[in-house]
Amino acid sequence: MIDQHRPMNERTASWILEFVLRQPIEDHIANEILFAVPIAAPIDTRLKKTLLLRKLSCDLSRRSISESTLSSLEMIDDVDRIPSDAMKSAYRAVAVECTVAKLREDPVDEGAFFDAVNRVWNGRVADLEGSGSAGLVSERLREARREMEEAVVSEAVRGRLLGREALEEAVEAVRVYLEEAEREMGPAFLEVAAAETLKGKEWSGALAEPDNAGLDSRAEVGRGASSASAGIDNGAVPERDKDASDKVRGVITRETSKAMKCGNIAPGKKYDLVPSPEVEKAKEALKSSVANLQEAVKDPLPDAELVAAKVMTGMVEQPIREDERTVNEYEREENQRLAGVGVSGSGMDKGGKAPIVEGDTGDRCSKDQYRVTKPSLMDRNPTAHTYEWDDSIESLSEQSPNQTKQICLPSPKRRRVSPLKLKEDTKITRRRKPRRWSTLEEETLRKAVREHGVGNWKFILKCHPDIFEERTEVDLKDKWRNMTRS
DNA sequence: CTAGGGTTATAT
DNA sequence: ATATAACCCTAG
Repeated sequence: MIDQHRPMNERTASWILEFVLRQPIEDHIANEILFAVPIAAPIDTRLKKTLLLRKLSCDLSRRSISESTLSSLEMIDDVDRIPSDAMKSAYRAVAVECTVAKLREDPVDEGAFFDAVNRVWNGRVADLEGSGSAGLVSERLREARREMEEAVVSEAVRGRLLGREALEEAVEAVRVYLEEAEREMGPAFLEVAAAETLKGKEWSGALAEPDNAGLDSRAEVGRGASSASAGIDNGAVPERDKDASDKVRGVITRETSKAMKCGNIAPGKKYDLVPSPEVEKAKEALKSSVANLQEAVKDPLPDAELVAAKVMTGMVEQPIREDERTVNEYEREENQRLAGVGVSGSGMDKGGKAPIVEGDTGDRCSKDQYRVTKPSLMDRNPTAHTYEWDDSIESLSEQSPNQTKQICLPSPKRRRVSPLKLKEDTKITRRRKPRRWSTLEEETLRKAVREHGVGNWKFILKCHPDIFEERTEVDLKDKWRNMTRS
């Protein structure tokens, strides 16, 4: 039985995590939970794989195939030992895409492409062959490697590569692999346990099992059974609306988790039908962990990858979340002052989201208190007025044409403004002064997107806090949009 | 949190 | 004047 006095021991946490990570929930929520649940140092392989599959699924849903996708596949292979055909083709397709993507980005300057060939094919793939996990190295992979090496010296071959739908192929290959992998994994342990309970079988004995024997043997059974059927229906994967999957976030995780629920548990609302006390307990533990997180900082799922990597290499660190919360001590007396001046009464934040101003910003305040719907189009955009941040912070811009350096007397209390924090600190949202992107910033962004894929803006921002100072993740996203617009 | 549409500032 | 870059808002 579960120890009543320790609501979440490591094993329970593991089960819950495994269960949760397979749910069709938003990535960031999964991520929060991931951070909330304590992970034991020797992370169980099943959970490890679940984690990695979830990461893959996340990449897939945003069609973001990058070298981190490749890493995920390598780590999964590390767990699995014997790669399936689907895994091999996924690995090859992703490796190809990682390289060809560079060509697409800049067909004129092949520098990035050469780097990628070096990194991916002469680095990773070569390492693979040398290491114990050579199972991933199929003949087709070797073939692809030869082709890449040819492409380095032959423009014709590069042209041929460009003509291929590398991204499509990679996405498809990963999708096929994911489906297979999820089928092989079978339902989450908690679900199996719950099903057993329903069938009236005794499974609490397994819970008390001191090692992973229960889990592993069960996993083996599942694997053996499903891999047999996998060969049969491998080709019969359901057609997916590709456009929709681009749009709707989480579609893929939702679908794959649906696929995952095949097997011995009845479909539908099975979770509600399983009133086992153990499951209830698990749910409670889960709920409380989520509740604890409500005040905490949120991280994007890609961060989980880093954590996962750390965890997997054995160096478990409970992520420190406190520093995040305190990192922004920027404050802004100036805003208070200006707010008091009353920016022509248009400074009220629209909508019900922002807390009602407690100040004396005018009589519109009382009106806004009751407004929950969208503001009328007649209302002026509160961000539209031209008050600017502070001329003193524009100085860094490389190419501000008129360096009308306004030396402003720095009030002793004034700190640098954090664009993120400002909204919270001030009652009035004022538009930041547009600051031109430096070439360093642009280059860094390009490189980061190459490495981490499109869409991981928050993650990229955190990777280069010194370079993207004063930028927000939305800025990165917007900048990328500008840079890629034709 | 991200994507995508909308708005504003600035360069041409 | 208008095209574009930077920034903002908000649904999902």
